[in-house]
Amino acid sequence: MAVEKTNGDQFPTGMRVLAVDDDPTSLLVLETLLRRCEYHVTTTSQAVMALKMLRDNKNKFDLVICDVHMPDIGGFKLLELVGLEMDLPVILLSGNGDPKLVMKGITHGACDYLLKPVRIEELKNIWQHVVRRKKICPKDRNNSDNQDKPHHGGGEGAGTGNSDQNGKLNKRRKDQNEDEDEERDENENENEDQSSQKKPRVVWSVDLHQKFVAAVNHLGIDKAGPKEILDLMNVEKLTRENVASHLQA
DNA sequence: CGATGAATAT
DNA sequence: TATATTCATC
Repeated sequence: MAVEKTNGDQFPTGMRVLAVDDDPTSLLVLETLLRRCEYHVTTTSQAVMALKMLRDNKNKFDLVICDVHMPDIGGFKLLELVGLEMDLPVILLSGNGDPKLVMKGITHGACDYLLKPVRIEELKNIWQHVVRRKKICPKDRNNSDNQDKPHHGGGEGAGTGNSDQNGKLNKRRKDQNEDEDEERDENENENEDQSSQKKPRVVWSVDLHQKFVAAVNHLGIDKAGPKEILDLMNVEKLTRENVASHLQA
């Protein structure tokens, strides 16, 4: 009697995935989809918790999938730390397909960048990242590369960007410029800051806003201009344009 | 030439 | 969304 077993050696089944999303609904949806793929799913709504779990049992997960926007620590920070401390594939999620964000995610080491709403078809493929990561490391096999990208026929028109980090990417542009130094090099900054925000954006705290209002009132609503407001506020590092900008809001 | 406010970009 | 930056005008 031939008892056909459902592929006992199929790896993806039971793959341990850690899903992180601050939005409970999204998280639930994600969890459901992942479970349908027969993965072993663990969920958290906080990135810090995810980090803790990952640090606690370094070998208990095969892959991390997390949202980019999160209150405690940004998805990028989590991605960075995970990539640094442990060697796990990380998949990023976000609601908008802003190419800049996608680019940032990929260059920061994400294995993939999925857009919400995530389709189960996409999740069915993510195990490939785990396999690749594991196989590349042990041996340096320079055999034929597997670069097939199965497209499942759905019939929908919307396309999703997919990228893969393989080996090292290095791009350096050498440009001989004339005597004109106006070169700005993008600098990666690693900071234990709450989101990956390294540009001291002026934050209009309540206090600052009060000063602003006070200054405007002092001058008279219709007579107040950015320059005088700025002067009356006497706040260092605050530019007239900051005030002007705030004036619009 | 610089301040200003609106439009536009990130 | 909030704030920055650019732009046309005064």
